[in-house]
Amino acid sequence: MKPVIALVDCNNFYASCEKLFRPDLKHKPLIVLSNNDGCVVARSREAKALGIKMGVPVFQVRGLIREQGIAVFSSNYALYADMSSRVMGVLEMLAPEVEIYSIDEAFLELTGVSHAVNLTDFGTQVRATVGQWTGIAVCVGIAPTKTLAKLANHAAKQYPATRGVVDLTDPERQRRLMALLPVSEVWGIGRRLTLRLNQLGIKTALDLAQTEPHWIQKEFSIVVARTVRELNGESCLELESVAPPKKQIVCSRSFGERIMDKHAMRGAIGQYTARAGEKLRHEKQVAKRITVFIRTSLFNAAEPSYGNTVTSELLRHTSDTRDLLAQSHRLLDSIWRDGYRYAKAGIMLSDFCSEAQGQRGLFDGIESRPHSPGLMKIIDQINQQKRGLVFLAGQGIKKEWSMRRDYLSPGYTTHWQDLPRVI
DNA sequence: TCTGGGGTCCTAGGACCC
DNA sequence: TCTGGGGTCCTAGGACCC
Repeated sequence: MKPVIALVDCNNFYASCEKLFRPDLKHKPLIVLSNNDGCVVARSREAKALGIKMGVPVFQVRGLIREQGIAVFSSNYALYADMSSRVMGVLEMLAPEVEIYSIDEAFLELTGVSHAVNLTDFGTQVRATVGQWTGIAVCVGIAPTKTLAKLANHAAKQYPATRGVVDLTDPERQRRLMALLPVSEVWGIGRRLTLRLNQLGIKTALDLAQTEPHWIQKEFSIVVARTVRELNGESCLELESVAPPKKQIVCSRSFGERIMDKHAMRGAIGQYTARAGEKLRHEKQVAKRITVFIRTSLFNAAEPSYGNTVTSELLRHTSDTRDLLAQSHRLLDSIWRDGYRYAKAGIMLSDFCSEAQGQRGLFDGIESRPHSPGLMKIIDQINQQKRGLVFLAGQGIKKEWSMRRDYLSPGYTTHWQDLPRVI
């Protein structure tokens, strides 16, 4: 049976979520900013038409925002995560197998489905159902491999005549589309690879598809060779409906205001450490390595710059915030330098194993903290209801460095007091 | 003045061993 | 005086993704 995969991708996801609860902005240009209100990370159709580019620093488009009356929102992650799980829930009802690929995209397994229904009709049905049940518009690309499904989805987004659904199972249709698309539109081909491929005369997706995979592997890597095979309809990337366990957890932020005081930095590092520990316990894993980094701004050449990263092994695998916090503060002490205006800091946990293996303390004989799992569980339970309600003293109390979110919308779907009102 | 955050995979090169 | 080569493991860094 020939494999068939669909890629369902939400249109301008963050911007669409904001518009859902602001019908007054329905046809208005709207943008969503990154954490700390730094860059533009999502744009409504109207904002794209005004020439606002993805990733542009917001201060560079202040003028345009004012002139055009563009609505601006800070990232409201609670809202997007909740809307995402609603969309994914609908998809899971419609397809036998679903891989949630990112907050706004999922691959659906459709192998065999094509015998029962017309694939374009199926895509249209997915679009209509998600739209009706969640209010979010999606596009659907259907093809024999993930890479081709990505291209099909791109076409569905780009060409309105497709009505948001492209069935790219026909090889001749694949060739016609690939001949139109620059190689940079292919999934897995980023800026650097585009440059090198172009130098070799490979300009379109079709040019890439027509290269020799062995030669590509020699010149580039096995990753690009796989992409070539996928473009030719040979499936190399499996659908992963069960998420594999994480291998690292990162928690990092830019500061709302520069940090110069070590005590404030200890608070920030403490905060990120606690959050990382919470994520780790949620994964039911324990970590052995911890990394701390701090740095000044990357963009201000005028002021003295400094950045440093340090990694160390914990005495044993752990997910106890107290262990993680003690170590991250020691690491901070080792790289902290007075006299700089720090812009960003973060911590990373890695070298994981499952809780069950870690807690036996196989190799060291060092006693774990008393009451560790019970205490952490209670802290997590309380904080699940309201983040940051209970915390360790090492996480700091004053949050003068916390990120800027000047344009935050209400938690419409996640907080009772923020429920939208109809007047 | 103001430029995000969180991931994955692969490769090259060094350390170490026999 | 002569000073190999292959294998494995680990890490840092690059490239990509959303």
